[in-house]
Amino acid sequence: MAPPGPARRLSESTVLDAAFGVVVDQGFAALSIRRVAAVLGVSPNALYTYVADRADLLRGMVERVMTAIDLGPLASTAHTPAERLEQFAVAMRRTLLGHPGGAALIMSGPIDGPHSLLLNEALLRTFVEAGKSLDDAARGAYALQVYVLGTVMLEAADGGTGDPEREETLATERRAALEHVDVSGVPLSAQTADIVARYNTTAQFRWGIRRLIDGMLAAG
Amino acid sequence: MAPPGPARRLSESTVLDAAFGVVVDQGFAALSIRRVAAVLGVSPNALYTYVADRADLLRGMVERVMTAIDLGPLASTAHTPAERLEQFAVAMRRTLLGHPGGAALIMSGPIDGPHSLLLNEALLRTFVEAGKSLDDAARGAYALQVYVLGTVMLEAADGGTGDPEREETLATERRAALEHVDVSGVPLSAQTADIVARYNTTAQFRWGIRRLIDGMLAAG
DNA sequence: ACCTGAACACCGTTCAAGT
DNA sequence: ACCTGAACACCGTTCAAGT
Repeated sequence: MAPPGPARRLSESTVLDAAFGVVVDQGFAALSIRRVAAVLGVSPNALYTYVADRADLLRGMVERVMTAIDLGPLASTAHTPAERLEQFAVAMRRTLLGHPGGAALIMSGPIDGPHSLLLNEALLRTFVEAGKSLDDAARGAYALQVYVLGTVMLEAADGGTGDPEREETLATERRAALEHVDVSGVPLSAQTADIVARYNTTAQFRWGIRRLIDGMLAAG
Repeated sequence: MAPPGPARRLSESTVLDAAFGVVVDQGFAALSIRRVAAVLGVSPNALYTYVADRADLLRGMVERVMTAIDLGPLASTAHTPAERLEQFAVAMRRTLLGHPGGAALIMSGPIDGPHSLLLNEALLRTFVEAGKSLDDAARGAYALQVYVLGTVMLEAADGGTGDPEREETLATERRAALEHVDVSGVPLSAQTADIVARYNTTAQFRWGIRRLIDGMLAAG
């Protein structure tokens, strides 16, 4: 049995745990070096042994969020490549919206950690299995991520969390709010309020990602 | 001739001017109520006569950025609806990336100002002219914005400014950086470095938006 | 190596007071 | 109505010092 030793209280992992704890309890806006330190019962500057600075802390958090994305849907052999891409995209959106601070984190800086590379590889494989060239696969993998991340950004700004029940609540709220918008001069917008109210729903996401996927997989 | 009167030094407009001045000179990260006040030669709390709080200042700035987006491409009768949508999307991306703080601003909160409504209406018109139902037009208008804004977010995080020359510089840098990435275990990614290096270019953007548009306009 | 105390140069916002 | 002075409760980061 290894000697107990002086249990190192802190590590990059415990710092990240504490950081996500702050986000869960107080929201992403409240995330600060000082608050994380407080949670750990340590002085603020103590964290600088484990993270270079605030940006480095965020990078670590982004990588954790990316790791939470399940690549399983892309490997499922029971479905067509198009179905797999759609299922994966839906799951990725849900994971990012549901993860504490997920949306804010992906917006906080570049996404180029190790798990992003695995995600990209799995997407490439799926596009290639769909019969696309390697170049088109690479372009397609990026385009799909652009659509998912754009959606997550816009939905998060609207208060979405990926939870279907909350989605319905927000849609109802938005429908009511649209009643008070001045639509003189925008006749078409006036007639589409029911659709607009449901922009930030899984159904709208599926509609768009499916058309993007269809456009990318079309023979050519 | 109206009497000169005591020229009111401040207004919401001058505050916004000063705010964009700060962003131009010192970057979006340096934007603060106190710095804007300093530029105006006034004490920090003086701004609260013209903006409710920091979030309100950002809202005003977002609306200015949206106003900078040219809806002209959507009205051009010389092109097909698909071409008009593509041209508009390219121009919108360029404007947002080129505008001081544009990307950071669209990420800072919901986009629902008056000019967003006009933009939406012009998009709806174009989709309808392409023969789509009003419902599909509404879904399509949102999907297109999702793709543009997602692109802007990712490109801005990578340092893009919409300038084609800078685009090339960044692509070259990224190509070099990819040499040092460990690609063991990701064989497909290893073979697509040339495409990946050019993810944040107008060419890649056109590739993706065209396929999204084609998927949306396809008969069905 | 890891942590603390103290400090520096910042924030957004509020309140009371002046004109 | 519009602006100031002063204050409050925060930030990230650095430096010197202790163990």
